[in-house]
Amino acid sequence: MDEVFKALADASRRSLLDRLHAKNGQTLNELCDGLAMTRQAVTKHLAILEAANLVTTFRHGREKLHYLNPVPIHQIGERWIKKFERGKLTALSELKKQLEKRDE
Amino acid sequence: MDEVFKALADASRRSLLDRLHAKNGQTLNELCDGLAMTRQAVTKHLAILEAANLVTTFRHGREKLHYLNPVPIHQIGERWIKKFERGKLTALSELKKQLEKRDE
DNA sequence: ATAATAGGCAACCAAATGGTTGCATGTCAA
DNA sequence: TTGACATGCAACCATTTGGTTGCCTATTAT
Repeated sequence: MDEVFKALADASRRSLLDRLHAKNGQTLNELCDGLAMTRQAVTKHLAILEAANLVTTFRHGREKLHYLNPVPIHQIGERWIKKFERGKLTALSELKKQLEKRDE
Repeated sequence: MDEVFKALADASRRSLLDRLHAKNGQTLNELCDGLAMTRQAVTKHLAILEAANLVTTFRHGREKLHYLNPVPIHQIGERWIKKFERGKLTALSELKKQLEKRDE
């Protein structure tokens, strides 16, 4: 879980996921295209995404194809974000109560 | 948005949010309690959470009260995670197709 | 008034991060 | 078979990060 959060913390990596979301199964060079980064930098980002299981790859000849795996993202939504949605109204009303208390 | 992702990338910070979720409106010292970190380290984490608008604070006398703001978390769920949920089945079936292609 | 309490500020440090360059390897096409 | 192409590996670098310690300020309680 921590690896996924860490992987998502970087804007470049999120944009790589975006690109794979737009077009799945791209090669490394395809993913580098138009980015203001060297290929090696992209490789590192992809390795982190792969370690977090957000991207699955396999070789096809001399090319390495990258596939988006949306499962970890979905899990974050289910296991983590949903927890905080429940408390939403309570939290805000408590805050409001406190803010009003300030003027006493 | 980037600030929120970055703020959520650290396990200590997520645990602080958890604590606030369990009990809202805690003071700094309350939040430090039981953590294997100095107060100053916690202060820094809280400052990052505050900058990302995940935590709202105000002073009450000599105490600083911390309140959870679940809105940014909710937005990540809405604006970011939901986008990837749509492509889920497609992505997996495409991957399966490619994996089968390997044996040709 | 004074001591204890709650928090803030700043300097410092080691390790992690995001990036680079240079070179090596494996695969395909002419 | 040889050159071009796709990727991998490793060393190196600057900056950011997560943490520390030491000291200062503000508020409360005795």
